[in-house]
Amino acid sequence: MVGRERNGPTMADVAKKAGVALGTVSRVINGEQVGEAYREKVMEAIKALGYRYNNSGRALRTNRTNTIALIIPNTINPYFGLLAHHINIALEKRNYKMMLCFTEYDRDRETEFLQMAQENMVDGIIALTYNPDLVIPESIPFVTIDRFFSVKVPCVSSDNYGGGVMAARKLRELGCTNLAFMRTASILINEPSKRMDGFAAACREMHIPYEVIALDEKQPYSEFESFLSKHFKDGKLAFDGLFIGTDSLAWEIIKTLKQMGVRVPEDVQVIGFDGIRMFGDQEYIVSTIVQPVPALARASVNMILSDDPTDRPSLMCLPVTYVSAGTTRD
Amino acid sequence: MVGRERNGPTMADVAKKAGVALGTVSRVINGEQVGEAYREKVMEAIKALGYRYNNSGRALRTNRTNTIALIIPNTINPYFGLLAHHINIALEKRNYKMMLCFTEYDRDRETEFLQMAQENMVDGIIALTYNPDLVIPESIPFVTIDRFFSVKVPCVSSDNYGGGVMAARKLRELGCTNLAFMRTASILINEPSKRMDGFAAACREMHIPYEVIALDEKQPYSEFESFLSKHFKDGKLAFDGLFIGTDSLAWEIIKTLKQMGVRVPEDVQVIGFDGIRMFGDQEYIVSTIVQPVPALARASVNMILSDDPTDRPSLMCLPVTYVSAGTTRD
DNA sequence: TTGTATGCGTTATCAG
DNA sequence: CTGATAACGCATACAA
Repeated sequence: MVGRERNGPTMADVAKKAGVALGTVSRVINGEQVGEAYREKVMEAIKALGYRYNNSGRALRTNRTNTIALIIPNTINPYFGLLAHHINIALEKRNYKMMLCFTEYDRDRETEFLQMAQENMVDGIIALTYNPDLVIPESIPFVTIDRFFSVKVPCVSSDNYGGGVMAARKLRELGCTNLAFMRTASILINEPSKRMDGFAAACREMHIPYEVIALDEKQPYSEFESFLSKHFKDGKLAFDGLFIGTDSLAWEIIKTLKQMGVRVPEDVQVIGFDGIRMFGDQEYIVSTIVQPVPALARASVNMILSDDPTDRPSLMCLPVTYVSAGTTRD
Repeated sequence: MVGRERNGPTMADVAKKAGVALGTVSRVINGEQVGEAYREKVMEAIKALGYRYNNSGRALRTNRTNTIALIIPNTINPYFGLLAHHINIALEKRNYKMMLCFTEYDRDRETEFLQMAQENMVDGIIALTYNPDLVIPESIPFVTIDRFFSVKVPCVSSDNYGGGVMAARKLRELGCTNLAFMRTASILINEPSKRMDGFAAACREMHIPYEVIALDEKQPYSEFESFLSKHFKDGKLAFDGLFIGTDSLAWEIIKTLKQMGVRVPEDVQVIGFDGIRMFGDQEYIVSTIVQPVPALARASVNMILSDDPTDRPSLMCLPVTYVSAGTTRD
């Protein structure tokens, strides 16, 4: 069912019909200076023939495809879905198309996609990846999200550190005196790990005691349960405030707390990170630090499309916001 | 920052370096029959030069891009995110790339994308759209999801009718004696509207009374509230079972019911449609009829890539399943 | 089996 | 301002 024989009229046909030169047709189509009489003749011929522009020819000639590749784990996780959406919108505003590659956290796939993107002459690559060994192609504009590679590879990210500080201060402000931070993460140096750093720094600054549990990818969720029950005595949890690495994990932790008989937010207040909403646009799921996804998307797109090297900082952090949604007492 | 001058080595360079003809290089790369000695020389030259394949040339020559366009409202709604993901995976298995277009339900954008997809010589279009006036291009393989255009345009869909029947029977089986169906929808003839048809038919068959409220896009949510309070007397809802067009709406309705003091599932059991999970992979949000998204994705992809016209039925309905998740008493 | 040569549709250079 | 013409990188028909 794949159509391989769509031979519509070409610019040459239009030129012949209009009685002008091929180059003139090209100029009309690209909006360059052309005498009005010529322009009209060409437009008429285009309509008469039902001419349709063919990008393959242009791509071959110019080495530009007006396409950016987005490499992302999936669009099932709502955060990634949101990000993909806003990046697509931002690209489209600048007249670029998006080629989407889902890695499913598979390292081989990531390198494969990089290869493929280059074969397809994309004009740039935006990647959110967790592969530590990924070799970034030098020959093609590259922007990463949330992940540091080297100072030569621009990275766009939320202000994760600032978000961590914000969470600690907010919990303090809401009366908490004994905090904990919980997360799962890879061992990679990436931006999200700064959530913890900011949180810890703020706790120290405010002289609030805090504990940290950070699981790596291989440890099971039950480690969190052990952690919580270790700090659970006489029907009471040792913490009155939790800052959790992602909304998704926060949601799971809250389920566990409920099973333990710990009430949220009465006994313990919980703040997550990301800003996930129910069905993408309904209410927030937990009180959380919201990532500025549309701004992240715009920033990555501006960066990858800019010709100006000063638009290529090694790291750009965008401000987060706090939102209350039932798991805190505000 | 957009790279327009990446002039790497071409097949001609490889040929010269290997001391063979250009055509031979092409044949090696495309895996055609080539003498072993030649193949080795070519492979060596490719490595030595760091040659990278350029798809623009091939696209121009063959009119094939190995790219399929997916037109979809967004990836914020979790159902669409899931669908996009599985379609991408299915395409990738067949060595196809995906160009993604988000319509945001905007009709002008839909027609624009159709135009753009053709300019970019995509090999086919898979579309989930709500535009009644959309003109399907004849010259390019086209498959729709959930939406009937004409018998000439193949449509892939869940068995919405069967799902409606299934919901009614399940509610009956769970002891309900007074049902209602609620949804919002466009006036379009589309597959999801058959959810209601199946539900109503099953109710009649079982001689169960049922009410229906179907809002169009312009009516506010408050119409649902009025409907519910109209059927609410002496602290009791007239219905003991609700079938709701989507999980998303079901979620909202349940919030409203809680505000009214109606308990779910004790006072009224609720079944949604779609099969949305928390964060895409955690628990189901409501008891629901689950759409077979991976199968839908595979079917659309098979259809659009098949050369065999018998793989192009006008409608293909895939079986749904029921899952219980706390809003029913099973 | 391998080499040669042509053309896909476009842009861009250069003359007029 | 417009016309003619040469690439761009590749696949393929045809010749050897």
